[in-house]
Amino acid sequence: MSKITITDVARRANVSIKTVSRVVNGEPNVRDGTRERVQQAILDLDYRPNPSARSLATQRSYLVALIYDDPDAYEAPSCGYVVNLQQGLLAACNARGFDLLIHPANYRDPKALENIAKMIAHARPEGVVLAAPLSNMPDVVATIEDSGTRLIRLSPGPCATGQFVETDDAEAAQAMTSYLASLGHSRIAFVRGHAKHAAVQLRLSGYKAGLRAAGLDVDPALIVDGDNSIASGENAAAQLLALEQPPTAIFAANDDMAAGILRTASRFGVSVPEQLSVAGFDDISLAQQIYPALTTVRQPLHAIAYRAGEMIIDNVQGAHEDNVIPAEIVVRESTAPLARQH
Amino acid sequence: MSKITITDVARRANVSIKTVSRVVNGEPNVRDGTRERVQQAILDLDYRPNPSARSLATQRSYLVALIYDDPDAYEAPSCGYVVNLQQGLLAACNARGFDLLIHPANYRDPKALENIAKMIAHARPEGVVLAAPLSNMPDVVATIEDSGTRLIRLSPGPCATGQFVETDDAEAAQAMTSYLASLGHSRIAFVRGHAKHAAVQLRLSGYKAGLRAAGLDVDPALIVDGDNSIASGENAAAQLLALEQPPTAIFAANDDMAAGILRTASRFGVSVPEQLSVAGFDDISLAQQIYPALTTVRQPLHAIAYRAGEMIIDNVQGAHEDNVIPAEIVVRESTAPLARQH
DNA sequence: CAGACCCGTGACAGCGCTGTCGCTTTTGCC
DNA sequence: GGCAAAAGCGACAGCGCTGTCACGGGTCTG
Repeated sequence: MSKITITDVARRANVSIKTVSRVVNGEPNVRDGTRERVQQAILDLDYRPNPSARSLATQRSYLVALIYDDPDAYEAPSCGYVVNLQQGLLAACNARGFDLLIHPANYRDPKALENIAKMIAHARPEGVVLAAPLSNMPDVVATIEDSGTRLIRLSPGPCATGQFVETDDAEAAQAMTSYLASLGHSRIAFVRGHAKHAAVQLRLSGYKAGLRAAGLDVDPALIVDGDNSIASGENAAAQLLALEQPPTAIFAANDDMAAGILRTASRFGVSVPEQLSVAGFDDISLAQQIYPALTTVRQPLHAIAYRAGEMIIDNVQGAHEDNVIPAEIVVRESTAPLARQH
Repeated sequence: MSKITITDVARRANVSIKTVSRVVNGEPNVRDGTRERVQQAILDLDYRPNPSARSLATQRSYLVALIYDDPDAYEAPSCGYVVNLQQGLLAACNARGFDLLIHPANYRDPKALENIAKMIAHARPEGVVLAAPLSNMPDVVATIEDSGTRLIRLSPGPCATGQFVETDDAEAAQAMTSYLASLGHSRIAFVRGHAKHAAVQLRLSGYKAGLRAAGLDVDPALIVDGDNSIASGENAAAQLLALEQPPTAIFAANDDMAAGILRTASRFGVSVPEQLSVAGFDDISLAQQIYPALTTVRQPLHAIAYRAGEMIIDNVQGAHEDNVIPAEIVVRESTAPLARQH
C-alpha cells in the first residue's frame, strides 16, 4: 500500500511539489538536471500519483466507458464480440493511463436507459464507446448525448451522425460473394438477419453487388429472411434446400444463422462443403468450433475498439476514411469449389 | 455535466455540508425532518457525489479488479466464462456503489506479472478477484498478495489458502456420472483435461466416485487424457471408439473436449445420443450451439463472482460452506438412455 | 546598457468530499 | 426539576494533486 505522496518525492529531490508535478506530467520548463533528480526520487520511492487526487484537481476522470448489449439478452450469446471490443479498448486506454468502465445494458430492460444515465452521472467518463446494436438505437444515443459526454458509436449503420467507427459491411459482403462466385458457384443464396440491425441491409446490398460483379443475376427466391438466431438459420436452410433448384452456396448475414444452416444441412444429409458451401459473417468464436469450421467475415473488433479509444482520449476528429476499418475474409472448411457432379 | 456540489445542496437545504454528507452516506444522528429536506434538495438539484473527492477524502478507491486469463491466449476462447464472471461481479459492485476494473492477463506473457502489479499500484482496487486458471498459479497469487490487496480466488483447486469461492467439482462430476449411470450406461469413459488445471483432478475423482456409487468398476482403459482443446477431444474419442469394447457414454472434463468428441463421433458415423451419450463440463455457450446440444455441468459463474464481490466489498470472511456454490447438471440432447440393441 | 522577455522554480489556493471535534439541544432518569 | 448522557449539527482542517501567479535570474534586443 504505497503511501508515498508527491511531497515525499519533492523532499527527496529537494524541489517543490509543483516541480515534481511538472516532471510527472511531462511539462516543459524544468531543467534537465532537476528533471533527472526528480525521476530518480520517483524511482527510489516507487511513487505512484494518486488518481483520485489528480482527477479532483483536474476535473477529469481519466475513464472511458464501454456500453454493450448484455450478452445474456441473446439466445446465443456472442461473447466474443464483447470480449474483443473490451480488449481493443482496454489496450487504447491503458496505453494512455486511462481506465475502462464496462457497462452491459439489456436494451429490453425498461430501466436500461436510466442505468446508463446513472452510470454516466456517477462515474463521469470522458467518453463513451457504444457497441452495436445499441449504437443505432436512437433513445440510447440520445441518452448519452444528453449527458454531454463524448460519444463514439461502433458500426452504427447508415445515416449515422456524429463520430463513429465501422467496417464497410457492404464491401465485405461483396467480397465474400465474389469469393463464393470464384469457387464456381452460381446459385448463391443469402440469409438476411434481423431487420433491426442496420448492418444487415448493407450486407444484403453487398451480396447483390457481389453477384452483379460476377455477372450473376439476383434471384429473389434465393434471398430469405432470418432473425440472427441459430433457429432462424435452420429454418432458412430448410426453405432453401427444399427449393426445386436449391442453391449450391448459402451466405448468411451472421455466424449464428450459418451455424443453423449447418445443422439443417446435417439433418438433410447434405454434406458441407462437398454438396453445399456455407459462409457466415462476424467470425464469432463458434465459427471455428463447429464442424465444419465456418468460412466467414471477420470484423476487426480489436482495431475498431482501439480506434474508438484513440478518438476519445486523444480527442481527434479523424478523417472519415480513418474510421472505416476493413474487414477480412476467413476461409475455413465450410466452403469449397462447386463440384461438377450432376 | 453535473457541476452540482455538496455545497449547493447544503445551501438549498439550509444545512452545513457535513449534514449533507451524513445524509448521503446514511450516517445516523440526523433528524428525520432534516434528512428529508436534504434528500429533497439532492433530488431537486440532481446531485451526484464526486467519486474522486470521496476517494481522496476516505483514502479508498471503491474499485474491485477482476483479473482473468486473456481469452486470446486460448485456441478456443471461452469468452462465456469471462463474460459471466464480469456480469456477476459487476452486479455485486454496482449494488454497492463500486466500480469494476477488468484486467485480462496473458500468463504466457513474461510481463504479465509486472502488468498486474502496475495495475494494482495505479488503480489501488480494494480487492482483486482472480479467475481460474490464474487463481492457482503461485506467482500470480504472490504478486497480488505482495501488493497488500485483498484477494479472492475463484476455483483455486485443492489445498487453497486464503479466501476463495468455488464449486465442488468432484461432487458435480460425481452427479453427472451417476446421471449417466442412471440412464443405463455401464461403460462410461472419462476424458481428462489439461493437467495444469487443478479442477481436472477433482473431476476425475468425482467420476470415479460416481462409478463406484453406481456399483460400476473403474476401467483404466476408459480414462484417456486430453488437454482441454477441441482437438484433444477429437483424439480421445477416436481412441475410445476404436476400443474393442467402446464406451456407450463419454464424459469429458470440459465442453471443448466434448465438442471434439461430437466431431469425431460424426466422422465415425456414430450417432449421438442414439449410439453414444456425450457429456461435458462448464456449459460454455458453445454447448447449446452445437448439434446435438450438449448435456453438461453448469458452473454458477454469476453467483460465484457475485459472492466474491460481496466478500471483498462487505469485507466478510464467510463460512467455508457459504463459499462453495453448487453446480448444476444441464441435460440437453447429447445424452440418452442406453439403447438395448445388440 | 537599459528594457523587454523568457525560463525555471516555488508559494499557495483550491478541487469536493469526509473525519474530528466542539458546541448546542434534546432526552432519559431519579 | 436537575443533571448527565446522548443526539443533532456545524466549523474547519485535511486528502494529494494541479493551476495560477509571482519572483529571481539569464538572454535577447536596439
